[in-house]
Amino acid sequence: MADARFPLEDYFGFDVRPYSALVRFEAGDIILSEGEANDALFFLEQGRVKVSVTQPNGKVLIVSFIDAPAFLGELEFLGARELTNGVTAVLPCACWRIAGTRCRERILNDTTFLRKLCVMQGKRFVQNAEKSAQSQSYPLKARLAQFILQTAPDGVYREKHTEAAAYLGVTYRHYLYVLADFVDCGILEKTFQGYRIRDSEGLRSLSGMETLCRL
Amino acid sequence: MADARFPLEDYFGFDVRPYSALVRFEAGDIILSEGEANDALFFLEQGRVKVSVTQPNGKVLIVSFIDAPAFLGELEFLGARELTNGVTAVLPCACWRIAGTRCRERILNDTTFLRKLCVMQGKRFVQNAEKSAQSQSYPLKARLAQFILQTAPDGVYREKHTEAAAYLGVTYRHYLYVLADFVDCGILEKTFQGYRIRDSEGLRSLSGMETLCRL
DNA sequence: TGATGGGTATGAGAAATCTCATATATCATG
DNA sequence: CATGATATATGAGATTTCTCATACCCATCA
Repeated sequence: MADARFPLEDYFGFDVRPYSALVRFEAGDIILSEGEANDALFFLEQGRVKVSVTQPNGKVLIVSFIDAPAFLGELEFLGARELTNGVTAVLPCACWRIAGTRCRERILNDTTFLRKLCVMQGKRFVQNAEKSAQSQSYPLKARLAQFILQTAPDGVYREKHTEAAAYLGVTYRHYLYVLADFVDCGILEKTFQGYRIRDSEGLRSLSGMETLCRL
Repeated sequence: MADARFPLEDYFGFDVRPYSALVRFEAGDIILSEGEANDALFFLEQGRVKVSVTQPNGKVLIVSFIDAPAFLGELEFLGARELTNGVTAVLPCACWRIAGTRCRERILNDTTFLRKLCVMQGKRFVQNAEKSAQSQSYPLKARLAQFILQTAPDGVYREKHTEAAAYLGVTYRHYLYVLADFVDCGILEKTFQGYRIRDSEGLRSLSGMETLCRL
């Protein structure tokens, strides 16, 4: 798997290898703690992360999921924001940490990097807008099925129900109702450490709304 | 109103005045026709625009609304996309058109511009994500009230019902049902050329969900 | 002139979702 | 150990939203 090509090569106009360190995370690991002052730039080469933020009232809110390849912490690096959101690995992640102290100026003047970042952010925006627009029209049954597949790659769903319900934009009550449906259908099985996926095929078809699992 | 400062000054590292032309649009005017190959970069200095796209099935879909100040057509300009979406003025707009043919290279290597754009796109993304996340939890009555205020600054609501319903993520049927409610409440009045707003205060309070207008 | 299709409009019943109430379990903390 | 805060869990009834069915109006087009 060790490429001859350096994976960051395409994203910068100069050699960032001297300033970069590869960090690996397992699913569930915390990549960035919320509220830290962060001066490094991260590049997610492989994996998927979850971004979350704590609201004034203390509730934790899931903001979005981001798939590789993507930059993380770019707004802070550009000086457009002070504190980072919380970032957690959902899948095993390979992540490059580029220290800001030693090449910040150079990066901020690297047109290759800046153009790449503009394009990636623009596409992320368009993609996200389209996705959230279309997803809002599906009933929770479909959205939850998709959410479970996305957040439980190892076959066990462990998200906090309160946070998941808030992210999906529905009541906690209703969320639990649909989740219980999945258990009754035999799609999920409740265990001591989470909900085990027994029928991922069923989840997939539900998330596409082809078949129904009428109780 | 004629400033001494050139409004694009802060967004570029060189003088773009020679390449820029100010264009004004009235509410309803088409700024960019969909599907055109576009090589210019636009900067929206004042106003609000609506972005829409035609789907494969022929239906027109409202993608998003964008408020000044913002760049338009930046993805095409960066070469990340071929064809533009349709862009229509919602409010009277002041828009700078920067011809690509004569300074494209220079702009693509202007770190001031690129950094500005990265920051603006990043913020747009975060803002949009937060907004769509929270708005999805309000019932249509609130979202429609907000939508009407946003799209009918002159006091007359003229959006196509099919498109509006799709944008708001609800059925056409339900959309009409709630719209009829507003008319019954005396908030809107149906005229030959659209729905006239009779009680914008009522719309505002509905969009914030303070008061209810029980039928 | 008679189709045909899209936007508009309305009704009735079903399904999805919310609100409110209540109960248990868990966990940190004094 | 007691206490309060938070997550989990379930029930019942109200409200929102969807599906399906049916019209009407007004273009365009053969």
